[in-house]
Amino acid sequence: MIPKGRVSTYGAISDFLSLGSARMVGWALNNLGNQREVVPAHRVVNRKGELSGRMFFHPPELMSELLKSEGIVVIDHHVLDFENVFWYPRQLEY
DNA sequence: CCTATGACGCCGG
DNA sequence: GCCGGCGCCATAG
Repeated sequence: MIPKGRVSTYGAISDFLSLGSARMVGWALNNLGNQREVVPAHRVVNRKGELSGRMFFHPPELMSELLKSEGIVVIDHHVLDFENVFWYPRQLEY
C-alpha cells in the first residue's frame, strides 16, 4: 500500500498490523517468494531512514535505484528528507 | 530444551 | 543524540 515516492518503516508496519515485532516485517519481506513482484519491499526502510535491507536485492544497488526512479533521493544509503517522505500505514489511499 | 541470530526499535543513562 | 540493554518472535543448529 505504500505509495510511490514515499517510504515506510519496519516499526510502523509492525505497529499498524499489530505484529508484535518489527523483526517480523523483515522476516516477511525475506519470505515473499512469488509475491516479490507485487510487494514494494524497496519502500521499507528502518526508523532512521536507512536502507538496511539493501543487501537482499540483486544487485544490492537495485533498492536505491528503484527508489530513485520513484523520485526519492538516496544519499549514502539514507533517504533524503526522511521525515517528510515517511508514510504511516492507513486504510487506503488513492 | 537452549542459545544465537537477525531487512528492528524503544527506553534509560 | 549516541549507546548499551532488552523486548520482540521465527529459525537454525
